[in-house]
This record gives sequence, structure tokens and C-alpha cells, in this order.
Amino acid sequence: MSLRSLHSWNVTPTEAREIQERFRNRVRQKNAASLRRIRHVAGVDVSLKAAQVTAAIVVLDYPTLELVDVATQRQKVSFPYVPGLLTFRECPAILAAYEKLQIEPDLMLVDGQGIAHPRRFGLAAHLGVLLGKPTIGCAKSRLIGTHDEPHEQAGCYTDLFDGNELIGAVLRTRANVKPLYISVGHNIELPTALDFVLDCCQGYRLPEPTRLAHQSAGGLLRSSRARY
DNA sequence: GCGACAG
DNA sequence: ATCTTGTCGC
Repeated sequence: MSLRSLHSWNVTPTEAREIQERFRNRVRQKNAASLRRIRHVAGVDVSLKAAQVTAAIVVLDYPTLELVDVATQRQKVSFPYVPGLLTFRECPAILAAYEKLQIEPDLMLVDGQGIAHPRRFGLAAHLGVLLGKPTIGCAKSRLIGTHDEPHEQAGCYTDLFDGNELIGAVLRTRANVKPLYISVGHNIELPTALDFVLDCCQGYRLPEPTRLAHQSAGGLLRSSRARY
């Protein structure tokens, strides 16, 4: 599993925006044929501490959601946090962690936006295009867009719009908790993305893939701790 | 100019 | 994201 870098990561914020404008047209919002037979779903998350970013990718068996692989990568922060440019701060470490995986996932749930982004190229979309793999953006808060509040029952959702353009959905993954902002990352359709996210929820606000990746990035996941 | 702003 | 324990509510 080696990766080809389509562009440099050593860029300025202005260059980063240009890269997003240049690659946004590579995003595909149609279900990949591979989605019909998913065996492994991954969760991606990154933690930040003491000028160091720690990316974690967990791979779960699907649909049992049993943890089967974990990979992490810690390195120095090399880009400032700028709303809309989160990818340039987190993606390098994510790609390094990805190369350490022993099991290649068929679908990835990413902690961040997909196309619900100013230039329709958030972290999940960017990662999906670079890996040529289906991805779903599962953000815990809004970056852009307007929406009605979804009903409090788990499974309810409302559309997320940027003007009159549908860019995602606001999904209640658990009753009486803040909803998640779901959007297409790559090679998938929004309805399908919502189905998979709900399918991966096990009673917590965050779906298992993202929830375990979060614990792993924070060094709290039992299985990953043994790797240190 | 003012407010908003993934993690 | 991170700094941080107990505590109120479904």
C-alpha cells in the first residue's frame, strides 16, 4: 500500500486553497461498486498535544464492528489551524498512519467535513481522492451551511444547505445529544453515507470507527496501547 | 467593519 | 484540539 503524492504539503495557506480548488473536481458522489460488499470499515481521527499531531486509523470488521487493526503516527505540527484548511494540518500524519495498516479498509469514516466545506473539499473528501477510496465526513460541529434542528430521536436528520445547494445532513446518532454533520467524502452518495454511519452506531454519539479512532489518537484505546 | 469559523 | 472532576439529567 504505497501512496502517490498528488501535491506538496509544504505550502502556504494561499497555496493550500489553490490546491483545494484544483482537486475539488475529482470528488465523485456516486456509490462505488465496492460498497456493495464492505468487509472492513475504518475510523480516522487526529489529536493535538504539545505541538504534536497524533493520527489514528482503526479498522473494524463489518458488520460485526470488531476491531481488527490499528495504526498511529505522531509528528510535529507543520501547519497552523485555519478554518477550511484542516487537511493541511492533519492529513500528512493520517497518510503516514495509513501506510502502516495491515488490513486495507473498504470504507473510511473521517472526523471532519467531506464536501460540506467552503470549496467542497474538506478532509474526508481530500483523503478519499488521494486514496481513491470511499470516505464519509463525520464532523462533530458545523463549518458552513444552514439547517433545521433534527428531531431528538436517534436516526432523525435534516438537510444541510449552502444556499440552495445540498451539501450534507445533520444526523442525530443518539437521542438527546448534539447531532453529527455528515457529508459525502468520496465515491459514495449521501443517503448511503447516512445508512453506513447509523449502521456503525453502538449507543454512543460517535459511530464506532470514529469513536475508537478518537480513543486511539488520545492514547486511551486498550488495543493500541500495547503497540507503544 | 463585524461575526463565524471542521479540529 | 487542549486545559480538567465532579455532577446534573434522561
